[in-house]
Amino acid sequence: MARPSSPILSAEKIARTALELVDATGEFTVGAVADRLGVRPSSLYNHVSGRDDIVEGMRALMLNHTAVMPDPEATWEEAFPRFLRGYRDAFARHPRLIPMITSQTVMSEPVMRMYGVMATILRRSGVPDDLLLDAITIMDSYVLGAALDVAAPDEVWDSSAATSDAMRAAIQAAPTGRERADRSFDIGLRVVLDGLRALTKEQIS
Amino acid sequence: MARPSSPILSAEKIARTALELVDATGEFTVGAVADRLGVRPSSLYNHVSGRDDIVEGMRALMLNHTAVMPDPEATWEEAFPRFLRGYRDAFARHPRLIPMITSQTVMSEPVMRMYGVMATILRRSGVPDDLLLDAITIMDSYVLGAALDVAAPDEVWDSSAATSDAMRAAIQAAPTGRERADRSFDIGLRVVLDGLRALTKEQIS
DNA sequence: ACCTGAACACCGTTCAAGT
DNA sequence: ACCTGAACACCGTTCAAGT
Repeated sequence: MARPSSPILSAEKIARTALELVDATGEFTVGAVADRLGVRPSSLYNHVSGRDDIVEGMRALMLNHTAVMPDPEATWEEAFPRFLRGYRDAFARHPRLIPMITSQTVMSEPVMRMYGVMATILRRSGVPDDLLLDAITIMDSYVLGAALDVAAPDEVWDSSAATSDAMRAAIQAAPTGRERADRSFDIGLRVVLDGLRALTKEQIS
Repeated sequence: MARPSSPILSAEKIARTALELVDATGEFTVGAVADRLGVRPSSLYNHVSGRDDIVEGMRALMLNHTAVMPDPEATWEEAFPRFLRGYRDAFARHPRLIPMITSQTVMSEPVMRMYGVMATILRRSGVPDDLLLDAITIMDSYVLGAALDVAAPDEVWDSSAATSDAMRAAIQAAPTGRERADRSFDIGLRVVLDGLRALTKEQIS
């Protein structure tokens, strides 16, 4: 057949197919993506520069999936809880993808814009300049770590694996699966945000 | 030569060599490890079951490198700051390894023991049972996320990439490289621990 | 028990050929 | 411009052979 009358591939279609594979199996190969698209592996190279480019495509897809950008006009209290939850949920929707995208930190334009807005809100809320980057880093670290936690298999928190009475009690008192991860994330998010708030006031007074 | 009079390989030696490669280059192949050991790739299979097993070996190596276990008899305030710092530092010593070990969460025996001790300390400090697993998860998430932050290249925090005045100010006021990551981690750790402390008292009263 | 060498299936990528 | 098919270097793994 050679060249079709209208293109059957696109960078986005490739990324979407790869993401389906990652969601379903936890991995992807160029060949498997091609198969799923009914095409030869070499065909993909007309649209993406290689495997890493496909990973970047999946990252973009995941970030676009939610409107993760905080409102630059909003106050701290309005903006961050909602925004950080959305950010984490975007990750959590594709848990198996997370390990793939943490290997290469990327300063893609949307991500840099997101950091810029975060800095603006924090500064307007009275966070001193020399704490701005710390606050952003801390939020980012927590969200990313929590996203990885979503991918953790439930057996880690199985009471038969517990190594102390306290741990057994902890597991028995907690919900399981996604509910456990969601609940812990929300509590931790409040802890982090309240703590940063308090730290800021401390610095100012 | 065939079989040598005394073995020239061992699972640990293989893991150590692989870790050297990861530290230096950010990746490793079975062949590269064999080369570095002056041996054929197939020889490694006498000591490890495969590539994944080598990754597990590196994880164990990293965790053993520091005495990360908290003292079960210590109070919250004595135990956690030191212990969590050590835990994070163990990760941070091999930043390029972190993405490799986050893909498969493992409930290795030392890790489960660590969680057990954490639960014991938290419970003795008055954390109610239904908050124990949350507290552990939150600490774990933050430490892991912060460890990934160490691996982030410095250019992410380059002021030329800033997208707002506040972000530019943030970057200019902050230290760079490892110093930046260390500083943010310490501040965030205090935030998380103080916040969990406050939450606990809230629950009790 | 432990290293070797040959052999395998698989994977990512390139590129000239075809429309 | 875009898909194909052949070809490549590389990678992880197996296994019979050798000591």
